[in-house]
Amino acid sequence: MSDKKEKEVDPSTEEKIKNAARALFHQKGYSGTRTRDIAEAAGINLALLNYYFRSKQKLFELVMIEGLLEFVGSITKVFDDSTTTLEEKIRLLASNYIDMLSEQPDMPLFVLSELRSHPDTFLSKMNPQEFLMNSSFIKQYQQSVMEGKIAAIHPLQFIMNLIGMIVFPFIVSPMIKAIGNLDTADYKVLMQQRKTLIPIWIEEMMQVK
Amino acid sequence: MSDKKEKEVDPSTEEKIKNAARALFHQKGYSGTRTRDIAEAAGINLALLNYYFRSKQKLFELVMIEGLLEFVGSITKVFDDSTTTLEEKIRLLASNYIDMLSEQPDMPLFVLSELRSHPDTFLSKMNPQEFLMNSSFIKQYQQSVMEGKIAAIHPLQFIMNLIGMIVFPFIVSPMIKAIGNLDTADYKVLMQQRKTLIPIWIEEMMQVK
DNA sequence: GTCTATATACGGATAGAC
DNA sequence: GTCTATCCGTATATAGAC
Repeated sequence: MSDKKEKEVDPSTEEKIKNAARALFHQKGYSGTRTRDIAEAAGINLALLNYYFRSKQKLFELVMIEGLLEFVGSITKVFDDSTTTLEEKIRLLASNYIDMLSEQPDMPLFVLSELRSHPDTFLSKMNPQEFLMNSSFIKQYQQSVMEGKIAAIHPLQFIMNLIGMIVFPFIVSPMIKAIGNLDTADYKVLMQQRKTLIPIWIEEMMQVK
Repeated sequence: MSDKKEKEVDPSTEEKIKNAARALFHQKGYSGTRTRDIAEAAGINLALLNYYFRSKQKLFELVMIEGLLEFVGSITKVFDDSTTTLEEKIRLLASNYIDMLSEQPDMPLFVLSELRSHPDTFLSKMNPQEFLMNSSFIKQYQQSVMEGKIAAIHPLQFIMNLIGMIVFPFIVSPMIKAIGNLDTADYKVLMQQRKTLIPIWIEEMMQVK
């Protein structure tokens, strides 16, 4: 029973470092994080960090790429599925995204923040334009506009509203907690409620007047 | 004509430093900004920075407090005005906030990002709970809910939606520009349109079904 | 008030033993 | 693979002349 899977019994040293790095980078950003702290959090020595990953920079890029892929990737996957309706996509997006962010609440602020410092280092190589603007979502959206089913506003305006309603609460969580005097558990409840509320709000918002 | 106002002819050295610091801090965050760069951007010497402000830390706190006050303050001012209706407040908020952010687009990401690193260093001393939760806005909101005029959802959920629709587009601007292949001018147009669109969307969203 | 030169500390990275 | 000890660049801050 103990020799069945040697693989995941205990996270490998490499994994431990990456996990510690992710947590710290997400919380304090690139330049706010010290390699010494990563090493300590991972329970290993500073030299080992450079042994596995050549430099702080390389380790950072790894975490950053992962974050970006998760941030953009989780949208594109839903957006590009032609077997679901527009309404289903919205519901799926809210549900999946909120679950993901509940586990990594600091990720979006980290990604967006670092993206501002190093503007096109990352965006240029992943080219999100292709994926999103030609996605099934946009086609269905424009189709519905043409049929007069929903109000005619710029797709980007709509996407900003939708993604914003999902992501923004995680970005301002410290402020909202302070304002509403909520603890982390209270906050999670509010977020869970949004999984069902957002699709409703969006539908109301899109109606032609 | 030239000796009328000696006050604002040319920004004082202190002002020049603070302006340079604000721009750089907003763009690169606290630990990503070097005092040398601030000095250079201000057109003065490094030693002068420490002469006017005792340390990088002190200078940062100044900029940070200013940002927080502007971020929270511009909300509270509108929220607390009992002479305007709920609908007017929403319109004012969108309009004022978007104008402000158009001039300092990097401010919210900076404030929120640094707030995460130093969680209660700042929020604890400004106590936004008092102001917001007892504001005229919340009272009018709850009044409308009781009268059945608008849907009954938690005020914080509603505030997150409203503020998020205003602020979030500025936070993801690099991404949206990349996706939509927009330049800065295009983007500003989208933001201006939101000044009139957001109140409409919000009203739709709030309607009882 | 403003500068040049410098002290001091800190953080990333490597050498080399085990 | 993992450690200790150390090197070295870089960034903040100050001393002291003008």
